[in-house]
Amino acid sequence: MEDKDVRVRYAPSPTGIPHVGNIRTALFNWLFARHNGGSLIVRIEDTDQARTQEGAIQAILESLRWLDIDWDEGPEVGGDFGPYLQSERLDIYDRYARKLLESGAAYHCYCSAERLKAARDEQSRLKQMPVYNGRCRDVSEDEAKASGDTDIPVVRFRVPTGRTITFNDRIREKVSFDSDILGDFVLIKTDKFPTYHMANVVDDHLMKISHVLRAEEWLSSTPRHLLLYEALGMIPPQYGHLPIILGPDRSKLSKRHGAAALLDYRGLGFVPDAMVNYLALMGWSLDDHTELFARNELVEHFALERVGKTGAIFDITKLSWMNGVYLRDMPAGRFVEDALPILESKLPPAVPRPLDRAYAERVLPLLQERIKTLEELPEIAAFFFADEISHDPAALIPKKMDRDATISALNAAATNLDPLESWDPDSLEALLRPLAPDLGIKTGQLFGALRVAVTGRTAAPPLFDTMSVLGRERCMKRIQDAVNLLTYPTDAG
RNA sequence: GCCCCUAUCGUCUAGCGGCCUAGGACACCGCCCUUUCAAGGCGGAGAUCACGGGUUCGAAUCCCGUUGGGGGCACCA
Repeated sequence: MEDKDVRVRYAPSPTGIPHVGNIRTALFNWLFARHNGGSLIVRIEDTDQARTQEGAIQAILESLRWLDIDWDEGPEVGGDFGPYLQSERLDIYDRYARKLLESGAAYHCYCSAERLKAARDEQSRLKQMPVYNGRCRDVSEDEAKASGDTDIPVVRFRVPTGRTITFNDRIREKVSFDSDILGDFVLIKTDKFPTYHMANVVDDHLMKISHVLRAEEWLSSTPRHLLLYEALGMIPPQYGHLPIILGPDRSKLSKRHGAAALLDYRGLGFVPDAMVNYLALMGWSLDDHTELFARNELVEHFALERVGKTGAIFDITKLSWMNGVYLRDMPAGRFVEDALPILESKLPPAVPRPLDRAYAERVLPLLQERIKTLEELPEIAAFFFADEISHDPAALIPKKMDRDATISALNAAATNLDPLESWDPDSLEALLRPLAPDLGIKTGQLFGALRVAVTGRTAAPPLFDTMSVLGRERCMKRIQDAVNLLTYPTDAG
């Protein structure tokens, strides 16, 4: 299917930090826009004065920026169809509400919130559909006002009865609803702000939106929107309802599932390209085997036809794997840029700052292919930067060796190492590899003891590279410390 | 309660009537490589295609029903 003159929008409400699912919707809109050479509009739906949160808009834009999702119209960039904050468009909605009032497609309702709440409770008690019971629907304005219990009316849409609304969803194909279950919904609230339904329809029309790609939770309000377009004499956009992202328990992903805000993942050491790649695969796929996509490949291949219908559980394990792939494929220079700030802030306070950049540039390549997230870095890099490391005597002694044998092996290594002229990996290996058979032990045993002596860990990057980067002084001191520890064990140890 | 959507390995998914004794990936388990850890290579286990009826020479693929899951039913979006 050809899609021409594509104008899509990402229309979040600034009620908090955007979640993964929310940004996935933004990503799909972006991919669709870029694939078709269209535009992405960002529109802030701040029509709920009570729930609007300070800083939320910044968090939204920051999330988009982190993933490098750029928008053609909206906050900060402007555009020909602004303003892009709904709270600045109140007069526009008012104008359309009047139109509907005049044509009889809408009416004033003088029922108070309390009364409606009571009615709803009663309805659900009787196991009925909790919709507006239409008290003000079929009486004159004066009668409604007279029998009402509030002076400030809301504007309600008069939903036609006995209609079947059918539409062709781009993802779900044919969907239909019976208008009788809809209930007359509110268009303009008592505070003069529009509801989502009203603002959404008016703005999508005015902003010439061609496709509405939104989460599945909106599917059942689509008939309302279609009816509104009809009453306004406007042509509706095409709709596509995206599958929802779920938590491990299969309910909509939310805070109680742990990291749910997109930006949480930045803090957890994920890189944006991996995040974009993974998110694209939440509900979309190209074929039966490709899953690593560069951004431009995503744009090139993205198609609504290949978006799935079922909710997808967000699997951080697979995301981690993918992040590891991106980290390993990253040019060393980029990796250093990404890694340095984390090291700078998360290494123990005892490590002097700022870090020695040249030294870090030698350390980081040894670590790059050993982590899945940047957050793992400080922990495995610590021994490179710390002056003092602690040894676990038990770990120091290799399998099938005893304490004395370990001490002599370490001493022998130190003695041989001492006169070594150049402290590079090849020289170190040339010297140490033959030493094991001389001592009557296996290379694995010698190297193992040295590794723990020099790094304090049983798992570390390749020994000779590690020793070379650490430098002669640190290595010799740590070997000596290990020998001392084994020779004079402390009671506490 | 009502409405809508949906249903393939634990998870993400391929499959759009015969290429399927169901393919890939993550995770898991072995083996190889190897000084450890990673990475990589090879192999394994893992889905009676939710269930029951149809349609058809033939169904994971089409239709109906059941069940499960999700979403919605506000002066929230």
